[in-house]
Amino acid sequence: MEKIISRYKGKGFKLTPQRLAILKFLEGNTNHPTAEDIFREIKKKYPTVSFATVYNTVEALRERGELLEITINPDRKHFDPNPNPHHHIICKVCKKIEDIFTDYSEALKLPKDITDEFEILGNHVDFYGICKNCRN
Amino acid sequence: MEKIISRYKGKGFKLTPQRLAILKFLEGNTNHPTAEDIFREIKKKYPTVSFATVYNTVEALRERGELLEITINPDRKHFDPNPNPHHHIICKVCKKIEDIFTDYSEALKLPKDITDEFEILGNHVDFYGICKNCRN
DNA sequence: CATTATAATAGAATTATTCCAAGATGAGAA
DNA sequence: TTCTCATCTTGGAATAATTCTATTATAATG
Ligand SMILES: [Mn+2]
Ligand SMILES: [Mn+2]
Ligand SMILES: [Zn+2]
Ligand SMILES: [Zn+2]
Repeated sequence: MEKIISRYKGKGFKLTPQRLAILKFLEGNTNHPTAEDIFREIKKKYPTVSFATVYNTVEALRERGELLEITINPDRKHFDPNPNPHHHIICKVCKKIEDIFTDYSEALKLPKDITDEFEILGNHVDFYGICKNCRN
Repeated sequence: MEKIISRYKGKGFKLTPQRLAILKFLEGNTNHPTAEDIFREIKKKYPTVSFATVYNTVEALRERGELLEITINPDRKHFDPNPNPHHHIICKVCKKIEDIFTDYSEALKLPKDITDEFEILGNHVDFYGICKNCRN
């Protein structure tokens, strides 16, 4: 918790109680929560919190490279407090998202016509599957 | 055009004029249009067409494996009439999406803990970059 | 041509996300 | 410690994307 605070102190990032609750919820969270997941959790302690605060905070974190926006689920955005490059697999049935930490960067080379046109900034692999639970 | 018709005839897929216009617009289209792109185009010829028809049609095509839903852009869905496995790169500025036909399947192996839990159905690589146009 | 299952339509509903104006407050300065 | 102000929070409205529903229309089939 002090770790969290010291990471944001004096970086032009105002630490409010709501934000601390969001940071605490995200810290080490590998569930890839949606805005609603975050909202529901923070509401327990701060019943008046608004969606705007949730979106404002994740956007502030994203801008600072502290959080990723995950697009693997066509229905809604998920957020990932682990900003290190990694990949994901989603269960097509229950939409659970899990991390894949394999490094594919060596293999993910692009053809010349693409590298000629694009300055490459990054990549992300989406895997699709059905989890054990959902196969029953 | 006859090709399109024969592909859907007698497959429980009713070929209406609006659907034919959508199919014709999608045929060979590599622009990854959004629902609105499709709507706007079909409206030219069928001014009364509704968004529901566009969504119904792309959903019917998706169910039949004739079309892919692309999630690379967090803002909106894009559709791809090329259902063959391939990948995409998006320009972070103008959101243009281009195809990547490199086959990475050999390299995209998953760790055992994942293959133990998930039955794998497929994968897709998102590349992010900035296109030539947007660098000026 | 008649029947029928399926599609098209308008518009409302839903859902996700963003915007806005007003009041509140954390953080650094004094 | 208190003051000041930039930044944040909030509710609610606005926007945008997508889905749903009831009604009407029509493509496919025989
Ligand atoms: Mn992750
Ligand atoms: Mn494509
Ligand atoms: Zn599942
Ligand atoms: Zn561009």
